[in-house]
Amino acid sequence: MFKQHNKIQVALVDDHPTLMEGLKAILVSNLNVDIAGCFVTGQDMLNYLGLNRVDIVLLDIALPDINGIALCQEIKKKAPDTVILVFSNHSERSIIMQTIQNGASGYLLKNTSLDELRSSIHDVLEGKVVFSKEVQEIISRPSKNELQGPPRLTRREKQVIELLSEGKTSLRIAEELSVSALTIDTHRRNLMQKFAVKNTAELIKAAMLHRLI
Amino acid sequence: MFKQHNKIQVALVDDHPTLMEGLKAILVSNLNVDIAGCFVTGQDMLNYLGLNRVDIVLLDIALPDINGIALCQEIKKKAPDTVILVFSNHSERSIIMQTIQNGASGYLLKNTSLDELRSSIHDVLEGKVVFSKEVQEIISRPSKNELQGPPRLTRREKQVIELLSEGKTSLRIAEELSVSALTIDTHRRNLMQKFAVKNTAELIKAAMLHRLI
DNA sequence: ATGGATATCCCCAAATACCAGTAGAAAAAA
DNA sequence: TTTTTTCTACTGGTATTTGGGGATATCCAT
Repeated sequence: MFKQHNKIQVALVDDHPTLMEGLKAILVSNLNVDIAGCFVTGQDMLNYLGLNRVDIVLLDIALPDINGIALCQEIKKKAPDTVILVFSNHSERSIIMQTIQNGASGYLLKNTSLDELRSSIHDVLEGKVVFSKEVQEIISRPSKNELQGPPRLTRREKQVIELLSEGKTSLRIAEELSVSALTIDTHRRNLMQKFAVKNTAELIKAAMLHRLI
Repeated sequence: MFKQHNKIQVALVDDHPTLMEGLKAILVSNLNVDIAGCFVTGQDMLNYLGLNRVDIVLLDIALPDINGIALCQEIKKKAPDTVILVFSNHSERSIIMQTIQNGASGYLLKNTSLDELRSSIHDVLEGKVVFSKEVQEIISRPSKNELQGPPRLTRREKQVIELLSEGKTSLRIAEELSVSALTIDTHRRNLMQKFAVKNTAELIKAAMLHRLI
């Protein structure tokens, strides 16, 4: 009733004009959609999103102003119903995971076939979560690095790092675990060695990246 | 040549015997597969996996010995080609994301329809990544909680916290940003106030929880 | 233009963390 | 039951952070 456009409203965000032209052409000629807007920066896109309906955003990870992952977050914050389909060259697993983490409904590599592109757009609009073939492989094959990444921590070390992350000092932790503060110091040193980091800040970061906290 | 079984080898891991029976029945009557084994504990499953070929594992998140997320990791470490399909009651977004993070190729809720179950198994075996309808919705709709909440940081503060998380000291950061170390100290104090934390460890943790790093 | 937030700089003292090495006892794994 | 790992504790340092104060200049918005 209040909709001004019956067609699906698509927004593109990418800083490659040529590629964007191609996308545009493919979209209008193959799917019954409106190109609501093409944006080079994330900010432009967000501004537009504040005022207009957008059903689906096709976006690149590499943008001039903010990175695509943060942009996903912003988009979902502003318009939870807008579907995000990432269209990018980045094939690193962690990047893929992060975009999904932040609300993207799909991830395609830029070398995706036209067929795949068409069907993906169709599918995400129906609420599906889609990945292009290559991306599926990447997801299914976590690298050795990502799997073996977290150093094996002993029970004690896990306790210590947990308490550390709660902002407690060695002394407090020592009291809590009823051991000497010197012992806690040793645990900390061992932890830092295992993670190959220089101080607690980095240690906590590493541990969280590996989801050990 | 060395394969003793031509049929797809399926392993089930779950601590609900009844449900497992049902699964078994559905699988053998609908798909041309062998039930290689049914396991109640993750350890049993891993032991079996060390000695036998398993093409696909259907697994629950809640297990008596280890949690399903860690098990995904172990499975992928031991047998990268074994496909993991999670079949669980847990509908929390973070759990879903973590299983995928750790190598699962799909996630179904236990109330999934038989059709969906059949087609999902079929699809993951072809290398696809599949989610049941409900799961897709969960993925596409990150909770407010996950998106919102972080204190507003100034540009400088973001820089500082970023560098802090890389294990740099105030002095180093000061050099890098060409300001006095005292300034950095102030930023740190302000950051800690904003996050209402006591020290750097907790600060990094909080910042990471809010995905500011 | 007056407040508010930001960014910068300063001092001091106590608390805490970090570095490097060693080593015995307890627990777990082979 | 060996062997290995983990937990524990110590010495003796240096470096860094933290918490308590303040202060000035700029930019931004009401």
